[in-house]
Amino acid sequence: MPDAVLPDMNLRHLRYFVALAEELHFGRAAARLGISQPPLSEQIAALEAALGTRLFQRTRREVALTSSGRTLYEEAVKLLLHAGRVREVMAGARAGYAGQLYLGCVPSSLLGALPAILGPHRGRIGNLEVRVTEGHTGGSWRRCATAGWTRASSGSTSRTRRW
Amino acid sequence: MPDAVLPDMNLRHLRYFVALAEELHFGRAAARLGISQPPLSEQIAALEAALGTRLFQRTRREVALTSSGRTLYEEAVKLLLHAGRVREVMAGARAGYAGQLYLGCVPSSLLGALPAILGPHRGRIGNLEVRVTEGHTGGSWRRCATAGWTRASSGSTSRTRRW
DNA sequence: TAAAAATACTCCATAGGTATTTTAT
DNA sequence: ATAAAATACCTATGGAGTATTTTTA
Repeated sequence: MPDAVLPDMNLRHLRYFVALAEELHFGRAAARLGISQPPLSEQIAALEAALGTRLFQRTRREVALTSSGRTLYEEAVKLLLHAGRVREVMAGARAGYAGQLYLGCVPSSLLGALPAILGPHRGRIGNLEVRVTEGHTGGSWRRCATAGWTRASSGSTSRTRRW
Repeated sequence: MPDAVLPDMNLRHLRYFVALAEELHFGRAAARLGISQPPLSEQIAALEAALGTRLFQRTRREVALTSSGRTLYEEAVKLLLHAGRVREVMAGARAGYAGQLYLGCVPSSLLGALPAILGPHRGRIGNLEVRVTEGHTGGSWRRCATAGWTRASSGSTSRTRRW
């Protein structure tokens, strides 16, 4: 995975760009975005500088997309939709989260009883963060690789597991 | 096209998140990103706040992805790759740009001679911005819908056309 | 005790706002 | 003359850095 893929160009740039590309009018696009006109001019200019290409042909009469602008519009719409889907996915990932539940049990239950008890509720437990505490003494880490656990532990530490 | 799809969550957040998800160590991830550790902690916390979900399970011993974190990792990688491709596309859109060329001609040439002359060089002219000036008097707009032009104009104004 | 993440603070870059100027018809 | 974008300037937010504290094995 590349690290610094994007020196510039953020999602805001693209949102602003798409709004302007659709309105073809700085004032209206700014209003639609809930900002004033000057910052929009600046952000568009910044995006053009970042991409090294002119995106709009400005005239008093009208604002028109350049060839590069049309290309970016296609891509920007797709990318923004993609970003929107990521948000939705994450919203779903946290859906149903209602808080934390603390359970006390002997360590051996982690292998047998607990999965047996919670297993049937798999569908209602989307994201279960398990924090295992053995007594309150603080012990050493213990391997617990069976029963669907990646690892388990003792001594007030925790593991994550999707049941 | 939705306007404010992302109140928060920008590409930087995702880059930082991916780095940490792969390193599972704030210090190493920060080094890899070329920043120091505290801002990385803050940005991850900000992202978790923005998404309303815990992405990492922190312990002194190790940093581990939560279930939500694993989900986001898949999506974040895809989105960053997508963003990278957009950049590449735009880099291609401006490739070969070397400056501006001013041509003088009579208006009728726009329909006949100019396309005939420039047509063969289509491959070398990726993005041609045409600014048409009729004399220096300033005239009225004129329709010029043939010969592959979307529109043409007079009076020191301009149109864009990919030849 | 030591290693690692979080916190506190400071600084600077940047996004946004208002007012004004420039531009082109 | 006018409508619209650009520019100037100011403010505030937020990202990054250094130093320090907290945490837990």
